[in-house]
Amino acid sequence: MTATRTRKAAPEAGGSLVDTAYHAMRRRILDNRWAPGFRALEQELALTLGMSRTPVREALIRLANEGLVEVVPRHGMRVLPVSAGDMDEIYQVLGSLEATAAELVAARKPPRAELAPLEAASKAMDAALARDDLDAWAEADERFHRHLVELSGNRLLAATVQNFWDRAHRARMFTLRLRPKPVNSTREHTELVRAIRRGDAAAAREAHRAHRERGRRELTAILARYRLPTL
Amino acid sequence: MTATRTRKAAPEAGGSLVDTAYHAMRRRILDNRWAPGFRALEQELALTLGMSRTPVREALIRLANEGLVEVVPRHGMRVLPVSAGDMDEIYQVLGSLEATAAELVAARKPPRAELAPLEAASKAMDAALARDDLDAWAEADERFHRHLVELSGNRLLAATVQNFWDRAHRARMFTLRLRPKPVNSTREHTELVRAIRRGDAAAAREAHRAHRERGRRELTAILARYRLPTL
DNA sequence: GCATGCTCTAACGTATACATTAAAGTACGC
DNA sequence: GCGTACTTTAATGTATACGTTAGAGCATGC
Repeated sequence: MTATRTRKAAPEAGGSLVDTAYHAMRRRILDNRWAPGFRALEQELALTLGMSRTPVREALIRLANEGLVEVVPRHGMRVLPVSAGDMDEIYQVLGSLEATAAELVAARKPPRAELAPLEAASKAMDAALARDDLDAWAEADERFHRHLVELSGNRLLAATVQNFWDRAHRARMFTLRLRPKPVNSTREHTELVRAIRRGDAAAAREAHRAHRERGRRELTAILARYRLPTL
Repeated sequence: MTATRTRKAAPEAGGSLVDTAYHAMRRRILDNRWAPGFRALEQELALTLGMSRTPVREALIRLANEGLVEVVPRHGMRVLPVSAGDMDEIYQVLGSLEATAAELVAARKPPRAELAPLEAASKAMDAALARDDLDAWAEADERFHRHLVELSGNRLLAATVQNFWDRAHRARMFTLRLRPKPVNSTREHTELVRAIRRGDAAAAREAHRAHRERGRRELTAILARYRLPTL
């Protein structure tokens, strides 16, 4: 898992301690090793990461800007929980931007070869589902959506979507096993790809909108059902 | 101008030097006193702002995250120019999110009173246009759009839009006097408000989409006409 | 028992110190 | 005169020092 990124010994450092701290903390948060609500003082973090407070502080600023943590003056940082309401907001934004991305991709009419990653991701989702491997399924699903926004050709849009996707990641993983098997998603993805291939921008937008709308409804239902106010 | 914010002597500081530095630098950039391409070393900035490098660095991280500046290891910070391509990307994202906001507002069917700020802003735009006061017009226009996204009820969306709006601000102000008088904008705004009042979400989305699309085309045309690669 | 005000600790915000290292300048050989 | 390797400089990244102050704990009075 997350294999494509690893390069050397240090998984994804930019050489600087700030980057090391940023990536290390981000990873722990996304992997839920630092659960929502987790608190730690700057000094503790520095100790944990084997550096001084300075780079830790700078990394925390980035994480705070990205909405993953909150820094409260006397209580250190706190991993932000994501409430049901937050998820709703995130899904609205994601839905809007990804639908636009789908539209843009279709309008660009990219050559078949460029769409290969999308098709590969779709296939991987199918295969994972057949094996009942939900983690692999989720990984492939994320890959599909990441490629989609990247194919839009709008780097700003892609980066923005990625950020919001990160915020929703934990909640998605958590509810992965609570919701009905995602048998529809694959079909919807296929449909979306078909619309893109036809160069039918409106259909692509609509396909994505419907896809996300269903996803949002399912998630909301689960959050309500299990009374999960925050994740 | 920017009257509502001022509170004490320091216009908009949060008490901390980091906040002071952040707001001071952001203001200079948005006001174009630090033009695109402007460079400065951390030490110079610290001197200018009357503080040490530490708070300056932390403020710079925020500004860099927001896409207003770039920090190059040996050459200090640099105010990022916005290329025509960047503007295109920004407008695509803004268009997507604001259209969604319009749709959300309409779907909420808010009471008349809540729409008052929108109508007031529209009126102010008309009045400014009648006086040929383009700055006041632009200010009212920004107010209209800000209120619109705030009325969506989605705080995340509102914050995101505001950020992108900031990035585009300079270019908008620059082209303000190069483009035809914005006589259509007001009419389009009015139409949008009408759709919202009717609670017609689809019409609201479409009205906004058309509005933005025209704006994007006009801007692109100007950038091409005057060969303005960056702003 | 509970509220109020005081003391004291320690976390933070900021300043400063310092080692590292990229970049500019310089001398040298050809 | 031109390219190359060395020296020097200075901007940064990081660590550390330090004053300030929020907040916890405690004593006191009701």
